[in-house]
Amino acid sequence: MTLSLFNEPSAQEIAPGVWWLRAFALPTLTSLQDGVNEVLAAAPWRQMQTPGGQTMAVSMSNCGPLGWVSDRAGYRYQTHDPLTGRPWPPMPQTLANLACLAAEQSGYVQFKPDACLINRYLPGTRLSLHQDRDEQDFSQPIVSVSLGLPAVFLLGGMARSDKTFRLPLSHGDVLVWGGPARLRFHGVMPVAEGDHPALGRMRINLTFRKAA
DNA sequence: CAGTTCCA
DNA sequence: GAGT
Repeated sequence: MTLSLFNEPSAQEIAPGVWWLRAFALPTLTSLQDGVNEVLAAAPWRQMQTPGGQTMAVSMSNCGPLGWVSDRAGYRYQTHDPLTGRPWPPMPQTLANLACLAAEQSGYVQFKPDACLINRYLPGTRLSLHQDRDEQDFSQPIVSVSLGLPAVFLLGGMARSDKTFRLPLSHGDVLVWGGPARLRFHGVMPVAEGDHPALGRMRINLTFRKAA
């Protein structure tokens, strides 16, 4: 018999191409955390600069063959960590498996992420509305895993000025968007103060992409 | 170009 | 809502 990673048949399509899997990762959270800590030991948190020279509020790291970076030269994926000069640490199997399963539950078969961006939100931290458009193949979805403190996710439309929907994301929630939703604007409201049993005063988000 | 920003 |  197969042990299921899912608590419930919880995948819900909340908009065309957007799937919200609530508490999806709960049974595997400790192994996810182990994987994240392993990555952070090799590629520590850092705050990147926007091309305009602003310091981003979110602290970031990456794992997998490619990592997302931003600096004065622009946004891009690269094989090496600019902080250490080394390749990004490998993507722990538990992370890759979870992303693949979440994508499959959402109807996106054979999702093989080559990049996992790890974002840390301390209380007060936000992420402005943006599109994920630095990947080469927009036919592949985005898989986003929420850990720790809850946050309000903003799901916008294809234009920055479009009305946004607010989704309350909790520890273990996974959001998958692709197809007609692949280029929708999205962001995160400032994270409220709190103390999560597993992660303390922080929210961690794992974003899996097929970048190349 | 760039705003994953800041400010009116 | 901005800028080239």
